[in-house]
Amino acid sequence: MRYAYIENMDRTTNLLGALALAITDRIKSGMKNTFDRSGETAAAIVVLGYAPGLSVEILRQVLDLSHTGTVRLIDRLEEDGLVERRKADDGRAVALHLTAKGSKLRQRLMDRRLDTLEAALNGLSTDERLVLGNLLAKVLAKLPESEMAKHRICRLCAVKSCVDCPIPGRAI
Amino acid sequence: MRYAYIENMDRTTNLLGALALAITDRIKSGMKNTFDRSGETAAAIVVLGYAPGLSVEILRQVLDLSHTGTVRLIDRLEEDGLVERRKADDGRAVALHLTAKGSKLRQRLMDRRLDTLEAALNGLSTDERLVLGNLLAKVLAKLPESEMAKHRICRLCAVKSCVDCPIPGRAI
DNA sequence: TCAATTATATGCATAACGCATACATAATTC
DNA sequence: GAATTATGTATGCGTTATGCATATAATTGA
Repeated sequence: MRYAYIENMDRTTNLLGALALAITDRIKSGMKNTFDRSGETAAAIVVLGYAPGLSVEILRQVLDLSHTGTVRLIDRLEEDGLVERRKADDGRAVALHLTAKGSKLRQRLMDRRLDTLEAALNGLSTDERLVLGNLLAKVLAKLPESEMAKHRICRLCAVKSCVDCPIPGRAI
Repeated sequence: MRYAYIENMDRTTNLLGALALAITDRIKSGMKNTFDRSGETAAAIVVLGYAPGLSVEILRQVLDLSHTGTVRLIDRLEEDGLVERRKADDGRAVALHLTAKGSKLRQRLMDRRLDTLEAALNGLSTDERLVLGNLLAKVLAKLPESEMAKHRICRLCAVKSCVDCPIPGRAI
């Protein structure tokens, strides 16, 4: 479809894209200030916090990386002393766990993210926030294409502050 | 601030982060299907479309890259036959222009982005879209920290479908 | 006019990935 | 229960997208 010449197309479409981009830019750069790595590294830390003992393979699916990419990502986190590989029940697999240092960093990353989001929503009234929250929830609920996509969408979420998670079948 | 243990904190905050992440993931991956490059390469093409003749230095600021990164990005686009460097009025500078091939690709990238966004908003009624659009506009209006940040926020926008751009001083 | 500033480019290095392949363990099949 | 297949992890090697330090050319301004 070619939208560019449809004069009065619903502007919400484009605005959602602009805001999504601006918000993720700001979250990324804030997190990078706390922890100088890019890509999916920060997401890995957050995910391992709410799913201790996860295997490389499942983490790979959540992060949507290649197997190699995930192994090397864990190598980096291990070198940084943030993650350790332990024995898993399945003898082939590895159980990934955050170290104490990793958990502390995770908390700072999530706090930083929420600070960024708080700042962005600063200009809205309580009512406006409520309305916006409900609309975002409605959009989010229809988004995931698979079970794994649900975890992927929530890979940076502060689960404890996500009351009544709208992603179907993912409420904690 | 440590939010994690505040039980009932406004969930809108976290939901905005989740949706922003999910939407940019989907836009990125859709664009990557159309054009197999990552990072800021696609953004460069879109920006050069609405600002022909731009210098490397200004593009650099919009994309928030180093000078080197921007030069090499343009090198890649030139090799791909999408962009050309022309003489600028200022003899030091270079005037960047999309080729015909570049313009065509740009259109496809923007269409792809709007398709993705359209699909995400699929479940909302006309009224809900209107309300959401107004709230997004309100948040967007307060976001930019500088003049350049305005262009950065809009670096993937389909300008023609952004009626009444909410970014202050950027309406076209 | 000449020093400071601005715009671009290049050599070199690094982070974050992917592909192909190898190996170990588990599951399945016969 | 042995052989085959599937699954999970790791490593060698290559590529893409980036940054820092430095060089060069054009402009500006004192």
